[in-house]
Amino acid sequence: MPELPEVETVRRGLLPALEGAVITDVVVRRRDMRRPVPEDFEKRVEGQRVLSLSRRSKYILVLLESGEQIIIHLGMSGRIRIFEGNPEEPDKHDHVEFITDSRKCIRYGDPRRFGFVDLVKVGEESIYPPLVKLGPEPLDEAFNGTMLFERFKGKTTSMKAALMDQRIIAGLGNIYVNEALYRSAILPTKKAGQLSLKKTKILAEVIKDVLLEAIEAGGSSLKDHRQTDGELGYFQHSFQVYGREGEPCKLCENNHKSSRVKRIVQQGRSTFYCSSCQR
DNA sequence: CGCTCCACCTGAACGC
DNA sequence: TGCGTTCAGGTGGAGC
Repeated sequence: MPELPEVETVRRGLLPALEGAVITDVVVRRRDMRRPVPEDFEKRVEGQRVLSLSRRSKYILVLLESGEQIIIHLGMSGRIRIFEGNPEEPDKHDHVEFITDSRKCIRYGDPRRFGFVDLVKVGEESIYPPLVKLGPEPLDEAFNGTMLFERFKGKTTSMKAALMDQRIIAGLGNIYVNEALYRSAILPTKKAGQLSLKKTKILAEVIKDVLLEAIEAGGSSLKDHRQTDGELGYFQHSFQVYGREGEPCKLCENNHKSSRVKRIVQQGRSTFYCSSCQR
């Protein structure tokens, strides 16, 4: 499912159920995810109070009183749902479950198992492989066009690949890269190292705008993404190019040029864009 | 080192 | 109905 806005939506959904709660029981039904659930996961989590929930890129971090953090990644198809009291039977892809002292049941499911649930000690984020090379958070105060321009310097790869590269900027995925490039009028095939500072500054602001709007909308629901209460996000209705191959470009329409949205494949992923508006 | 490709895994949608 | 193919919101290791 998830890029930054979907993960942030899930984090916010978890807050009322988890923050301050004690995790009384943990059930692990499958351990063989992208990274295996640690053998002693249950022992290290049961009885722990949750102090806070944070997010780094597409990872959710659940801080425990013990000084360890549960790290949750949703991969492509992961989801988390919260039930009250005795929930319905788990389905075959519900792999990890947390029960709290206020009788909440938090269920992590991931059909493709590209995601994972792991534990990391506070302070060891800097040596924890999935987090080590992550670039800046686009919604941080410090993130801006000048910073992004520096990170693009010397890159011969495409804008599309550069924005998908989590080491350059963290949290974006295929949807939001497509949408941000369209709104910035930047061609996805343009070489990242050749983008002007002026355009990079526009891009940085557009990225913030798109992510904030998407979070406001509860993320984008295509197949798997649900908010933790089961509700759909609705940012997919705001897509301008993603999944719109062949439809008229909304900017062109106004200029009476009416180009259509094109689809190409870059790095094995679909790119949607308007060859007239994006340069 | 920088970059591209491909595998990882399951299910849904589509064509025949 | 069934079967084969293609595609999917991510990541990171192999290979050039």
